[in-house]
Amino acid sequence: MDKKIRIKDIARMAGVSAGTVDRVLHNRGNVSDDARIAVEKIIEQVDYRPNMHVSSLSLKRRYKIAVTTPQYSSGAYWESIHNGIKHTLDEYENIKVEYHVFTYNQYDIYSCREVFEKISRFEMDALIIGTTFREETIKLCSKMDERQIPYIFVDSSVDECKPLAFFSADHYMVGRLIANLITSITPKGSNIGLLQAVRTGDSSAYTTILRKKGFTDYLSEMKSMNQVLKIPFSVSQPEDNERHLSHFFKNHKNVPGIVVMNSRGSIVSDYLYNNNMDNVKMICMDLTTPNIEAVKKGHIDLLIGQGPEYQGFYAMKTLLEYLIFKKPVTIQNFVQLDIITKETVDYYKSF
Amino acid sequence: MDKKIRIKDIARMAGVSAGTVDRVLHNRGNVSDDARIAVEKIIEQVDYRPNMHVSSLSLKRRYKIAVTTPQYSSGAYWESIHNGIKHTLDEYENIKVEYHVFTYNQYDIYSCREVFEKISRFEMDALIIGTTFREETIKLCSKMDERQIPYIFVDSSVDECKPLAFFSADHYMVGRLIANLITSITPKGSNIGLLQAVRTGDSSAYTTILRKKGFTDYLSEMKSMNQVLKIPFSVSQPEDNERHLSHFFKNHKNVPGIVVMNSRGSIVSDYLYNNNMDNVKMICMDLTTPNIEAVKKGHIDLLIGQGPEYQGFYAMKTLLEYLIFKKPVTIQNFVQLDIITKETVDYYKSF
DNA sequence: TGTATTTTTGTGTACGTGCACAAAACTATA
DNA sequence: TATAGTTTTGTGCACGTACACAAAAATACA
Repeated sequence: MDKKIRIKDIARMAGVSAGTVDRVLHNRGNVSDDARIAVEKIIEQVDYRPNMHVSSLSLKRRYKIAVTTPQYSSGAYWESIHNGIKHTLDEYENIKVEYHVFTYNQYDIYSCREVFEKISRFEMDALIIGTTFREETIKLCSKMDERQIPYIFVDSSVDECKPLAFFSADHYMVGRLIANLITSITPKGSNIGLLQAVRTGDSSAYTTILRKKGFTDYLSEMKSMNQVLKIPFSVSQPEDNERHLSHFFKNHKNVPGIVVMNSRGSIVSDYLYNNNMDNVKMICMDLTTPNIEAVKKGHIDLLIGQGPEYQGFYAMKTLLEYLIFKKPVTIQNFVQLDIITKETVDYYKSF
Repeated sequence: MDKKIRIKDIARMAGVSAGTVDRVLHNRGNVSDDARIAVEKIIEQVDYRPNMHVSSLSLKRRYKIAVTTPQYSSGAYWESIHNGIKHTLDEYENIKVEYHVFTYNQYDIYSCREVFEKISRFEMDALIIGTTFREETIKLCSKMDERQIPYIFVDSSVDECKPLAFFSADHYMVGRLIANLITSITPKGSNIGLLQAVRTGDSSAYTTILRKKGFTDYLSEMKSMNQVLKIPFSVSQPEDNERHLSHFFKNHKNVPGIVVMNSRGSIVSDYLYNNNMDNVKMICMDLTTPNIEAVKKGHIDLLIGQGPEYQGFYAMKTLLEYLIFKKPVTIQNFVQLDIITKETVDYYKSF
């Protein structure tokens, strides 16, 4: 167990005082080239890893961080992301963070524009963005670029933007995964039902496109004979869904498997249960409270988790460590995909 | 964001000095009943959570912790447990821990006895036990009980012992999970091959018994018509396995699915691949390096992980927090079960 | 060369906790 | 009441880091 290297050690090795090392580490300037080079050389050699918890202890600065996501209710997907973020603040409890939440209606583009407008003018050190509306996000980000405010994406990234980092599932791979699983648990060449949101304000479209591409690519690569049947579904008029579903199943008698690529799976599974169609296999996304219940009861067979708590946690953690400790950042961060069954759901841990 | 309560605050509230609060918190004695009660009362009221990283900073004591597991090679299951343990020491880098590893040959009971004998007399503050031989473990634990040295199990627990805690998969549920998955991905009523270790010194027998019970319970509860066919397999004579396998498949032509309840899955998957039997579905345990490779190549369909790094990490973390901060301990800790496919294996994170 | 100004460097303190040691308050005994 | 011994209490330092401020060195300018 080799001894831990401290600032004082670096100072001694470089023949300067601890204050100078500190100035180099935080590039506060007012250091002669000679001293700076000497210190940098030593830092290269030894692997100095600052004790972050002690740092934060003596940190005076306050940080102001904004977070914007769609509105969320209890037990929903976006809530988990917020929980993850709060968990970071909990861990670094002595860092003084002002944490501002901006939510908008993800089915109302005007609400999004209004909120993003507000954020554009908001005074802050950094921003975490839960992406949904694509064009609006691009606009917001270019504003942030202009103002030199770093931002991190959660849930999904937007190619046109230059975030400090993003934390999201590899949505294309999610699609492939779902295809693999549904073809594995249904007889060869089965019809597969796919829940398809009827476009409203058309929000998280890009994510869904990627997933669907993964899904169909997998099927065609495997030369599967499965037919994919779209089940229409409305977020804005939930009262219509019962009708959509019964209409679908009236026209399609032989559908042994259904996949839902958004978090609304429990709506379908509830329908199946209420209509004694337990033999239909279901794969859904996200561990929302209703989905978890459906898995426990066996109405959903497989649930795919994309670690929203993890995403929020690491987004905030990365941000703080970047702001405070200048820690280098990995831009692309694909999170783990969790496959949950009735047997494993009780042991699932978000952190 | 309500202000953090410090020792100094408690002292002020209780009308004593910080030193007295410290003595109460660590029950170091030499405190009058009056003062003790006053302090305890305040501690009840406010929820004081010590800043552990600062504590460890000013901690003078050294701790001596022993770990015993079977011998392990690179990329193997037990190595991951050790990695998890090391990760804790990494996180609490300023706690002075002497960390002693005792490994034995898990297929040689005499080796185990010899090592446990040594541990029985070893001077230490706590012990982490990776359980395999049952009777030997019970004996070792009773010795530890006598010496009042706390111990924590990883991988699996032993009912007869009184550990401070254990971190393990719910092995019965692992069995049920595997049964669910294999019956889901094979046609109804298929024959299922089950790799069966021919008894050597008979080591991790109990774990396997639990898993098998879960497996068969599930099948009978589901009134499945699947026949379970045992495939013999030898750990001590690996050169025999090729023969075992070809013998098995000569006698059983129709086996669309095989499950392996230990970490040796890649042995079977390699055989299947080499003999052009790719259509046989495989479910195996543990993310060992060869198993991961087999999943990536598609030779293993589903891999079940029991978070060995997590087990090791939390075992050590729990121990340190118990020893140093008297943190209350949850005895029973069942870890998350991870289901890994070709699509998710690259995104799997141990921590 | 001397003084003012700027740049560079070093020192000291705070943060929250553990622990050693000194100080104070009791208790026992003559 | 005085003295010695014991228990209880308070104080101060260390840990590693950030940051303010003082000190020193370098530079500019008369």
